[in-house]
Amino acid sequence: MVQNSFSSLTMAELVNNIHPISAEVRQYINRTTTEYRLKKGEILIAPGTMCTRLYLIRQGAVRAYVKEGGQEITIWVCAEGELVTSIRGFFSRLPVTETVEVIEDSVLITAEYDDMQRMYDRYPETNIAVRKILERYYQDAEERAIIARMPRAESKYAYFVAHKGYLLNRIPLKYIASYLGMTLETLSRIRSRISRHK
Amino acid sequence: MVQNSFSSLTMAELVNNIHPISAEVRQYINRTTTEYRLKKGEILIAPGTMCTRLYLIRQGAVRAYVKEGGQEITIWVCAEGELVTSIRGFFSRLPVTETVEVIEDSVLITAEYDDMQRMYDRYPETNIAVRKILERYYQDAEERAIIARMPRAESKYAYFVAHKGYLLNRIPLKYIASYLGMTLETLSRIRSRISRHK
DNA sequence: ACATCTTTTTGACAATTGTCAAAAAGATGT
DNA sequence: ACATCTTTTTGACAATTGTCAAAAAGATGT
Repeated sequence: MVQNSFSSLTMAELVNNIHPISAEVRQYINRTTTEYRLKKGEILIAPGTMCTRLYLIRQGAVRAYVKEGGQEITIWVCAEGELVTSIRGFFSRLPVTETVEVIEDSVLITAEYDDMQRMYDRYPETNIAVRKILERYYQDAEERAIIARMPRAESKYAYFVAHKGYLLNRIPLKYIASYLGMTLETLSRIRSRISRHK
Repeated sequence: MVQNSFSSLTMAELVNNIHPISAEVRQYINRTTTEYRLKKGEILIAPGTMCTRLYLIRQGAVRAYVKEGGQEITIWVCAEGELVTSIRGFFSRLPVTETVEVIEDSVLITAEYDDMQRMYDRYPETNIAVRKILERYYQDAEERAIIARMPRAESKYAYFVAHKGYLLNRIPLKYIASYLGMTLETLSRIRSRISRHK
């Protein structure tokens, strides 16, 4: 068995980086989180189910989409180092409406909702850390709301290249197109137009 | 002078409703927040400035927009009972890129960033309350990202009516159109098509 | 009640993007 | 190296939405 070659964090390390926590809390987090491996194409969270877990991507990539009129609308795409879940399902405790799918072979670390609640109770300082994490993710969600409202397909793509360019040579264009609210063909034409014009 | 006829909350009451806080914290919040009145059309937060305040809308309505290629893209619209700020500016402490504008005569309650930081330090339980508030607002931001990606103008409008219908007979259609990522003319046509077909 | 300003609707036409189909290019497993 | 499967590109055309202009409807202040 080869050692992991990736350098991404554990859940406890991620929390500690945001807001330093005691060894006891780190232990609690390490004890209550588990590693999880999924193959490309597997479904992490299915619509209609309850989502009781938050995932940290150690390796791989994940996307969320909703079905709308036969089509899939990609809401977000995330890779290593990011926390993912069904945002509405996990926090509202209502059945999930989207699908969360692993789009590369992935290694995830899982935290259970109930364990997190106990953590907030027992170790109040973790509320500080999670408040800060949510502040950051809230900003990201706002970004996603802005890019999707740009009126021209070309501006959306330009914005995507500027802000999420690292995903370009990694994830299939069909997911990028769907994330940008356009068809694969439109994205392909924009890309060829751009490469011809310089 | 007539008594306020609206029943909306103070900042301390809002926090207390999410997570019960002590009288001391309520006092701290009441002491550090101030009421603020703005006329329709006034700018609450301007691009390029630093945003150091979070606002609770007691009465009125507020929207945020970014300028993109000469056009305004409305990111959100909020009314009484909602907390608003420059989401990225306030939390990142970087200059603001959007404009936040009062679209009705409004009464706002203002909380200063630095006062909030002191509150988190002095009264750790407020981190619990704000964590929960952020969980809720994070879900809303996710909704905004989904509605904007719907491929057809008509589905966006239907979704808006279902989820934010109470804003329909209140705020100008031009802001709704902009929020839905379409022109005022397109929205007007969709509405007349719908009223004709039933 | 009237004039004025703002918001919304309607029309004609143009531009952008989507749909369907097929080909080309690239990736994967043996 | 080859066959197969997946992803991306290209073309022709249709549908949707945007643009510009003008009219209609509604709101506001005196």
